[in-house]
Amino acid sequence: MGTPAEENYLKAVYKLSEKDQSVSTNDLAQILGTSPASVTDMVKRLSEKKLLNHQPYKGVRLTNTGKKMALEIVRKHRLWEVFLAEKLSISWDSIHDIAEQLEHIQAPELIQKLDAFLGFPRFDPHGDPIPDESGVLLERKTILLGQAKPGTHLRIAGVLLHSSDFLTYLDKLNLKIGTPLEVIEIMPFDQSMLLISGKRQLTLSARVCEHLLMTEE
Amino acid sequence: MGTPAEENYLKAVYKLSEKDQSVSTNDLAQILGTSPASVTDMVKRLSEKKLLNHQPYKGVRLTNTGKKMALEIVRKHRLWEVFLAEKLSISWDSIHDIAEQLEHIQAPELIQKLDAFLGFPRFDPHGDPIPDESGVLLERKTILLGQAKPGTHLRIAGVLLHSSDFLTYLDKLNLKIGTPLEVIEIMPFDQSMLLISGKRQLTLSARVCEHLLMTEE
DNA sequence: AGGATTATTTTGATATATCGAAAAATATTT
DNA sequence: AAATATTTTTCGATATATCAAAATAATCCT
Repeated sequence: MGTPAEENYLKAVYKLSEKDQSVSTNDLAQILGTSPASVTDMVKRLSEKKLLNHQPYKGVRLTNTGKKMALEIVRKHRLWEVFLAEKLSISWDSIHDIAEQLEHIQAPELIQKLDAFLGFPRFDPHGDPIPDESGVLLERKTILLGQAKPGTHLRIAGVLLHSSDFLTYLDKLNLKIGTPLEVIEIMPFDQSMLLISGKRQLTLSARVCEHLLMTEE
Repeated sequence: MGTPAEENYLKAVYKLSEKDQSVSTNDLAQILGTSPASVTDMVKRLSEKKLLNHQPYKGVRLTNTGKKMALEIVRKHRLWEVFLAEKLSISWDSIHDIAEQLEHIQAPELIQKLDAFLGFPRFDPHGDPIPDESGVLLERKTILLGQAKPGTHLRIAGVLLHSSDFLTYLDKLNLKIGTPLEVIEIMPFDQSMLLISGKRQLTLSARVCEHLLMTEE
């Protein structure tokens, strides 16, 4: 539908829209790694194409068409991430960058077939939901591990931080989506958690616990 | 390494180099679907990058670096074709266009892992050889079905024509890479061939036989 | 050999995507 | 409310990739 650059802008607006209703030029420039001037230029183009509503000096918002396109790109990105992680065994912290490229491939049949090949996954390897063909996202009740009480049985559902350092750390500890964790004790000293995963005992710092999304068993 | 446009030019030069040593501006324009003026422009760029040797008004030739890059792109294209056909069951005549996009993804780890996932295939679904990581192509002794004599036992190794009509026709007849064929008789009337594949008898027109590459059993 | 034909390059122009610097609008501070 | 700071837009410029039309070189033909 659009160029890779256009698609990246739509995706960025979509991502920032989750926090604020209206998205600022500066914030877009920041997460896209471009200059505010470039953002203004592209925003103008996308507004002319009716994918964004732009009120000069105020901010931008996705139109319905724009949101639909953004969700399609998110869908492609997350499906490719599942493929890279599950089928090709590419490490957790590498898959994002590769999916950034793959998400721009234009071939509806490819995505349909890929979806089927992967068994119609609902969540990507980071635990983020994968929009279906009409752009609908499945909701789940999740809590942060940091907010769980001793005695609760949980499973890792996703991460709130996508930094390479964090993901590599989780890899090393062999913590993945679906890994079961039981909260044993919270250390008063530094709020770190004592946990049991299967037969293995481990502790996680408060900083780690704040970024792990869990589902209750 | 280069932009998708640059990569397409290198691939086109590589493809045309198989027929003639030196490749003409006009021929490049034709298979790339662009104008001769555009070709001259791009050829200049690629010559400055030492990927092509260009003698104005004479033609172009790949340098060693250029050939290496071309082979990498061909490798990626053909590996993706195997994936699309074997894993996603996408039809023979659709895979080429999708692979045209996928071949430009820049991620060495992805290609290594994909190669392993596919079981290190040596030939793509059209029977064309897949260059290895150092750009080496496996050679096979193949003959055209049209040149085979009655009594010979053969297997389909590839096609010499990649047109959608032709590939769809083969699909309909359930003829694939690896399908065994025994030549029974060549009809003097129109050179069409009477064949046996397993238990099934079939005839193929001379035109079809001229485009089927076979290996001897 | 020389005129005609064909192929190729040059020239000037367009569209995308980008940015630095300057100008304009908005927000904040005193 | 005026001065200051921040954000956003406009303006001019650059790089890629493209092409039509004009100019130029090579080749073909008689």
